[in-house]
Amino acid sequence: MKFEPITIKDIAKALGFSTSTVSRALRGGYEISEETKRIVLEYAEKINYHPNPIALSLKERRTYSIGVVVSEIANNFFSQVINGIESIAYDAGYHVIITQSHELHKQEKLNVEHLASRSVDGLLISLASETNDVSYLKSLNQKGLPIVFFDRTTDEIDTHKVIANNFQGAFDATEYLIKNGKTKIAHLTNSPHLSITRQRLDGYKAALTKNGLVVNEQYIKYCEQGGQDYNEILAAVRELLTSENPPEAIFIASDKLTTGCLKALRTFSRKVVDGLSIAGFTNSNLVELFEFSLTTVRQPAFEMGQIATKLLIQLIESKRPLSEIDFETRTLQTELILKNQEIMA
Amino acid sequence: MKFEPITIKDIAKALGFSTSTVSRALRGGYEISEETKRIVLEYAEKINYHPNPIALSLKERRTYSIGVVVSEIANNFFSQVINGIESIAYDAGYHVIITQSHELHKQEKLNVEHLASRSVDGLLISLASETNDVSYLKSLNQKGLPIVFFDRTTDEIDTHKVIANNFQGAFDATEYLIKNGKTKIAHLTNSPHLSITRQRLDGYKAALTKNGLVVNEQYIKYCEQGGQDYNEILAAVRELLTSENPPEAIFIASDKLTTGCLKALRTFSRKVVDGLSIAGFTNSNLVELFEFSLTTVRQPAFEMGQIATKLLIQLIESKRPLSEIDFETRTLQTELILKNQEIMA
DNA sequence: TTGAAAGCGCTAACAA
DNA sequence: TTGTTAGCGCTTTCAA
Repeated sequence: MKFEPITIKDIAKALGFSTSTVSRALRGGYEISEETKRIVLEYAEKINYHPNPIALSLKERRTYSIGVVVSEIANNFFSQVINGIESIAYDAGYHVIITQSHELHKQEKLNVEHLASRSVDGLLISLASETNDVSYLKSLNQKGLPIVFFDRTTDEIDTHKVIANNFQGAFDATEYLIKNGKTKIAHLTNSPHLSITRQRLDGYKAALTKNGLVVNEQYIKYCEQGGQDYNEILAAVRELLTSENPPEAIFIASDKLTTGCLKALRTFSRKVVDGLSIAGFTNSNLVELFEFSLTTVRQPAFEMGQIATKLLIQLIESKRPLSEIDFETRTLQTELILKNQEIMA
Repeated sequence: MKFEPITIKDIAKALGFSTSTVSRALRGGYEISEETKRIVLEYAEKINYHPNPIALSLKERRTYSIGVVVSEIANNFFSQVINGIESIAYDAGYHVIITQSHELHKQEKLNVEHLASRSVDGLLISLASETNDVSYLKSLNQKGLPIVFFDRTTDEIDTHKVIANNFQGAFDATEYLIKNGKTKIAHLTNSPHLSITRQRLDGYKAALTKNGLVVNEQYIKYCEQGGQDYNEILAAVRELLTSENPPEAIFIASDKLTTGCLKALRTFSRKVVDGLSIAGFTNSNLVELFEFSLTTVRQPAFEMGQIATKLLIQLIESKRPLSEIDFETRTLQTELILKNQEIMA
């Protein structure tokens, strides 16, 4: 029982023109008399005509929509990125279709293939924790689907990428902990095949090394599921804090892990937790309300979404085939937000 | 530079059949020889054929997608609802298109009209704070677009609705504050034209009245923008706490207002805030990390999304016109989660 | 059992 | 300047 929308044919019939005349009047409108044009436009306005975008898509082989794949919209980082994406896309006349992978490779692939089959004009994606096979993306990309990666990227596909300066962000946070007197600094991080994991790990290690500390592999804990399963985080934190040589600080590589770690800390006695310093990547806007004061690395999420979208639209609207484009990786600076009572040494 | 997907025509040409034969082989498949069917299916499988959903949509006048409008995906309540929606929709073969109104009426209308023109098969919507004119929705609904409201509904459109028991949730929270010895209880709430605002306000008032307390209109503060603008919340909280007769407790009607209020409280001295009790609606999963301990009313958000989606799909797939359907309003129970150190009297 | 042709709504090449 | 026609990919009468 769907309603019958008004079509160009209805207008043509009502006005005694052919459909093509109406079509021409409605769009560009050169090679058409001002008079006819006026009549058609007025009538279209009056009966509230809107072209059927599905028919347009079929004809033009494009949809003016872009697909987005993130792991979780509930994650403030991603919701901020999405706001950035929307801010650009809508102004450029594109619609945004948001999907979630929930950190699962299978779900991610399903989403991407659905989006591609629905003929989105391009794709913005941050890979799931679980993903280490991007061949399906590569093949879509080679077939001509424009893709821009943000946040979690891959080296295997040559296209535009927008990331935070993960190395520097991690470096700064770690060095900050060191400057505040910590020498035993653990690192709680995401799945090892994510780009952000490697970059942040490198920053962490570099800060230790530069400050004459040794990297202790026992202190590095990976969460394969990116913290989707809280127990994974709890286990990691427990291993750290109950070891013979527990760390004095933890540097955490992502949003969900950071809040998950704080939750885990609540299961320990004050004695264990007191004196422990936490620094972590997070874009949560509720950090200031937390009981546990921590230092955070904040990514310019909104801006990241904006830039990725601009780059994608540029690709979509470019006349040149993807293979001829010089791709770039934009790196945005992170911001270190200090725990209230401490200072940057 | 878009890639050329495989069409039914390619298969027909390759196999020497007509397109209609191929089409028949691919779907239903009665009135076609087993042999031909096998050949076609095998070939289609081999070259990885997928029907073009756009063409299908044009033909069938439906898209197997449902549109969702919420105020903010960053809000945990809404992201949980969306997860519930997806869990049902995907299994039923529908795709979900998420949009945000950011509490703005104009944006909401734009989104809805975009979704409708893109021919979503149905709409799930929670109204923006700013919205009090739903005539555009009514007209779409009358033209045959199935709509299911959740959370923030309207009386002006007769269709399925799924809401929490807002009255009871508010009643319970308020009574809990009373049982813990508070008599001066303020209410911080959303825009007055939202359904949830009225329902929660009624619950609040009923609890006061039942317990022999009088309703003090000075204690009721509305935030027209639903807390999108933090200053709005700050101003309201300030008015309450700096009045001659400040409240001993505040019952807060929504997620964003609850966290916003907690932020506002941090601008006051300990003396002012100490002893103040807060109870509020929120589905944030970070409450347990907050410094300020509060009692929360939690809505079954995931379930709400699931039920709303089931009802919507039922409407979409029903053969009867919308006008002949008996609509229902499902009310789900909320959960009162007590602040740690207190008990339910 | 299969094919030819029309049609979903629109645009554009070609004619008039 | 306007109309006719074909075609985007698919399904579905109607003929064969």
